[in-house]
Amino acid sequence: MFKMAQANLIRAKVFKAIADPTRLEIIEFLKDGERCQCQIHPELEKSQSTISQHLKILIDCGILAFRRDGQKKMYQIADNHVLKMIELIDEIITKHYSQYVRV
Amino acid sequence: MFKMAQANLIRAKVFKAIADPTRLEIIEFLKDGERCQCQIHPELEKSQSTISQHLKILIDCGILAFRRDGQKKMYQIADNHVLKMIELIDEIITKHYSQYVRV
DNA sequence: AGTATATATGGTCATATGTCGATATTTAGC
DNA sequence: GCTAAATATCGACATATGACCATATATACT
Repeated sequence: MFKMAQANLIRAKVFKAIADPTRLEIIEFLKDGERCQCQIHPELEKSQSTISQHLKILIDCGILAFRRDGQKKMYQIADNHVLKMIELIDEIITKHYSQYVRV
Repeated sequence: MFKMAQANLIRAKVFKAIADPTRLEIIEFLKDGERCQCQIHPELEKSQSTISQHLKILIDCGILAFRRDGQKKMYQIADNHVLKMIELIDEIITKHYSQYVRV
């Protein structure tokens, strides 16, 4: 019971990392391949510091990874599991919300 | 672009619904079969009102469902996709956090 | 070393979230 | 209709979160 509650704390942390519109947009944007922060923040029309902090959150829980490339850091999706999760969410949404909103 | 941002708002809402330790415990508890609220809140050691609100959040986004049974409402997992998502999260965690915490 | 570009961090703010106790509502059975 | 049990809602509170601006740090190039 304690161990299970412990596991759910970590699970919640990783789910929370995904559960933000801006971070979902970052993930979507990186589906096409690795990008640097200076490409991401103009695309998403958010400040550089905002994107920096979102990237940190996604990296800290293993969803994104980066490699240094000169002055830049190139970010990419570390684990395709996150894309499968988005597909599953979309199926839940399609079943439950389809009467209200087109997805 | 606008349509995509719109989709990510809804996605974020459903991810957020899952992204809470108490709600993950509820989902885990319901894996064994349907339960009423009066069974759930003592098990999780949270107040009745707290569990009531968590159940509402999970139902509103299609993760749980219920049927009335006399004075009780029996809650169950509406869509097994959520269990698959938890499996995927656990695999991400195992890969990324295994050096820190045993899951 | 000095400058320019890319990224990270500190401080601040408004809003969202999780929790509870108290109370209201719903339902079943008398 | 009244009472008891189950669930829902209201109001309050502390904490978490997402956003920004300003500034600091890191890297590459001359």
